[in-house]
Amino acid sequence: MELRQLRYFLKAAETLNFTDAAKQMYITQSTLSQQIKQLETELNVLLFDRIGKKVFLTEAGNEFLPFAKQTVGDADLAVQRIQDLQGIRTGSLRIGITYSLSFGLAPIILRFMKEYPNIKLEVFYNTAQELLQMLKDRELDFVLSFSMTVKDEQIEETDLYEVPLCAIVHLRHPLAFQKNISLKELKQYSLVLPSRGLSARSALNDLLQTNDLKLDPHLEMNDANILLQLVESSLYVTVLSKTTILGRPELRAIPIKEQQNGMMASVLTMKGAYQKASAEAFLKLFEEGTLLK
Amino acid sequence: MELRQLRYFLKAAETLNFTDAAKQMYITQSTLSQQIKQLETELNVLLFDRIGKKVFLTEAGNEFLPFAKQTVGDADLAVQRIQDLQGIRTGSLRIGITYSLSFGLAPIILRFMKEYPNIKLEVFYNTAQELLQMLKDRELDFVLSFSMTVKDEQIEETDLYEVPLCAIVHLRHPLAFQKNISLKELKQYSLVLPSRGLSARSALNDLLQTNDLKLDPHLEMNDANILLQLVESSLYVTVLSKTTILGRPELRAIPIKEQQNGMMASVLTMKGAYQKASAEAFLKLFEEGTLLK
DNA sequence: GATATCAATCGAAAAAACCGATTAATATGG
DNA sequence: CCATATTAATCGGTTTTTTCGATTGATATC
Repeated sequence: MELRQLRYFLKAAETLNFTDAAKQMYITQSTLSQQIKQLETELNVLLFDRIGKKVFLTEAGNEFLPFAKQTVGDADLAVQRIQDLQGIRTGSLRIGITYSLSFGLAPIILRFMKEYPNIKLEVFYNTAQELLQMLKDRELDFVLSFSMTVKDEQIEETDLYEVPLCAIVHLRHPLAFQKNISLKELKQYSLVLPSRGLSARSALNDLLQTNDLKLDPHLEMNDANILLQLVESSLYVTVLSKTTILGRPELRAIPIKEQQNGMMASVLTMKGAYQKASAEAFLKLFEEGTLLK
Repeated sequence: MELRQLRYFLKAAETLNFTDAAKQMYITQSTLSQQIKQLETELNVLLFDRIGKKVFLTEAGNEFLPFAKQTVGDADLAVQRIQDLQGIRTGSLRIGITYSLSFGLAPIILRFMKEYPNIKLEVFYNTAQELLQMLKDRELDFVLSFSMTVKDEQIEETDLYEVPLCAIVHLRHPLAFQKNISLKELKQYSLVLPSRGLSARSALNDLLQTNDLKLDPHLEMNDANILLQLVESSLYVTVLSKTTILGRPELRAIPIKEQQNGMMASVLTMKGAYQKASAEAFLKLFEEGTLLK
């Protein structure tokens, strides 16, 4: 068993198509087939079901997958560690960001790219849930999101700053200039809410649960961006973190009474995992950038 | 970079002698030299200092070492997972045990070997400190020791049962038939104590600290076995867990007054790491075996 | 039923790993 | 201080492994 074979396996498991996987690994389909077969022979188990011309992971393949990911991920980290040690500012950095924290990110990304022109930066926008899964699968170096209400053993949280949860309305909405709003009041308005899985919704749900309340949204949407567009062109009310309306002059954010503390913006990392020098550098820029606001 | 090279590197780092390392890996010294060199070329860094005919790890090599261990360890686990899945009772199991828990272990080991004749079992007796390091270096599957007073983030503890800390004396010693003994009383006797690093000593030190006391042993010894032999043939007093005197009819264990709870015998494992089926099986035997007592 | 797409297989070529012998450097011991 | 033993590096040749390109057979798709 060699790392090469594990890499081929991972790509094949991802695409479920040997021809595509081979192309992406810059080898021929023949080679990929043979290497997978060799791996299967060594493990004495089939990793893929070949039903007709389709391939699926077998149960064994599914079990093997996370271990293979872990192994390859660790190997890549080993290389990264050496590069960090040499002060070589190369490699790649994959970060996940939830929508609420994205405003003001562009200038930081630009500064980072300027200072580290040889580091390939990949930014993933997604729900906190999805990003967390990607983090666990070693597909991300860190996630910028919110402190989780349900703590995860494997995840390390580093708090950044608080972001209050607010009702978001158009500036012509009757609520627009109200100082704050209670959850009960909120119930009287037509609501469009972020779906379960978005961090703002998780925080809202917690708040509702402790206050023994329930809201009936007309719409749930797993994209905060579109949600805001909706509110911009209607009299619907949504609930998101205050920072999401930055750069949208037609919207107003009204703090929610019941919440003592806002959501805690946090850096989420895998506990005990090595943090790349480039990751540290990015976070430093991010903290500096946001502290100025 | 391939697993093969990482394995060669690990062995070379362990022996610090390419010739020996090559022998142990069943390749020639020539091959090992070449593979290490290839790895160094790929990483663009020297992993070993070749000073004369001696080799040492460079700083980079030292940094690389734990990552290489982790990677190879994960790869081995991946294979193990597949074997577990197939119910193949093969592979190897490496466990660490502190002396205090060793009594009564022999029959369990024999039963395990009988039921799993194809699993290569390696048992390491050592201090809790050493075993913990081995566990972190992925050299052990689990450690049978005591719950740590200073908790470690990476280590998972599973409690088994309590073992009281006792003063151990020969049956002709004046203390031999006393119901219990205070730490203050203990101060009046000639003491031979386990060294720092042995779990009994750690527990004792904690007890002394909370009671603001200090003991002056005549001797400190990092082997409980020899310590007991000493006490068996003298009027010295030592402090160890009660279970250590099982099978030694000439010794008596007198509980220490100040302690509310004994030391907690525990299984120590790496947090989040996969536990082999064979490891689970061994622990099951161990728990069954000790519960009967 | 023709066509396109897919994975497996085969033989040959290319690459890589490995070996044995040699060299050069340096400890060791008389 | 010199002879000897030990060590890692290097080199040429061999073996093994990986890879490729072409083909085959199976099966979706139109």
